[in-house]
Amino acid sequence: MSWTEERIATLTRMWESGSTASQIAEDLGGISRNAVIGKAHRLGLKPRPSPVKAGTAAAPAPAAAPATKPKAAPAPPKKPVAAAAPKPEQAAPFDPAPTPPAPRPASAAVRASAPVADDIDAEPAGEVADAKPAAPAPVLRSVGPGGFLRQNPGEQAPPTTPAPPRRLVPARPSDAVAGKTSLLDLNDRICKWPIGHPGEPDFHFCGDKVNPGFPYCVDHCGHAYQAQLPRRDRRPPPPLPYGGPRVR
DNA sequence: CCCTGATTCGC
DNA sequence: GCGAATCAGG
Repeated sequence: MSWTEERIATLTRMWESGSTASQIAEDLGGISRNAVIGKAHRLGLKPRPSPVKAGTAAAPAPAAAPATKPKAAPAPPKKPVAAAAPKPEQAAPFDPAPTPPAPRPASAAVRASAPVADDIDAEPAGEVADAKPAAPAPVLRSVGPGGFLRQNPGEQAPPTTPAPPRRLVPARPSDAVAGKTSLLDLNDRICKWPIGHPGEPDFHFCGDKVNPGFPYCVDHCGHAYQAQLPRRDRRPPPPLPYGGPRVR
């Protein structure tokens, strides 16, 4: 398998939309999770929360150095590696200070010999405060059953705004729901397709005669059950459930 | 154990 | 450039 234009595009899209490396690897097929991660890093698209050490620089140098086994028993946990290949990059001391605009710790020694007008050389700091320009472009969405707006491919899950504090009051049958099929009216013989959204005054269920063997009427079964296309033929990968059930 | 992403390094 | 091996953490 090679990284074709399309496969890279898929990788980039899924990676930036929050899919895990495993999911991406499985979706692309014929490739390992490590390959996905490695490619993602090489492409430069890395800014994703790592499960390992959120604040620290992930796996420090001593972590991945199995080549030179620290056979010396109680070696102090310092930097037992530096003996073999003195890389200037790895020699950088641990710096807890927040340094956002530093893609690479290239060479810290350079700055030491340039004290001239260093103070006036204010950092552009463009990347840090570089907020989004807030594009007011209208977003086209498809509407799903019940009227919810479907998430577009590549979109992150919208931020969930916490429900405002509300006072609990005794449930009162709404006039809007009079004559409609309510939750209590459901049984095995009537369609359970929801109309509207729970909590809305007119929320109810379809209530038609059920399609025998299904929880919905014939009409709504057409919405609920659709032919499963081969993975190859599905255009927008999955709708990115984002937190949804993992198929395994 | 499972999972995650990060990193290194031989190819 | 690629990705297996390995790591650290949840």
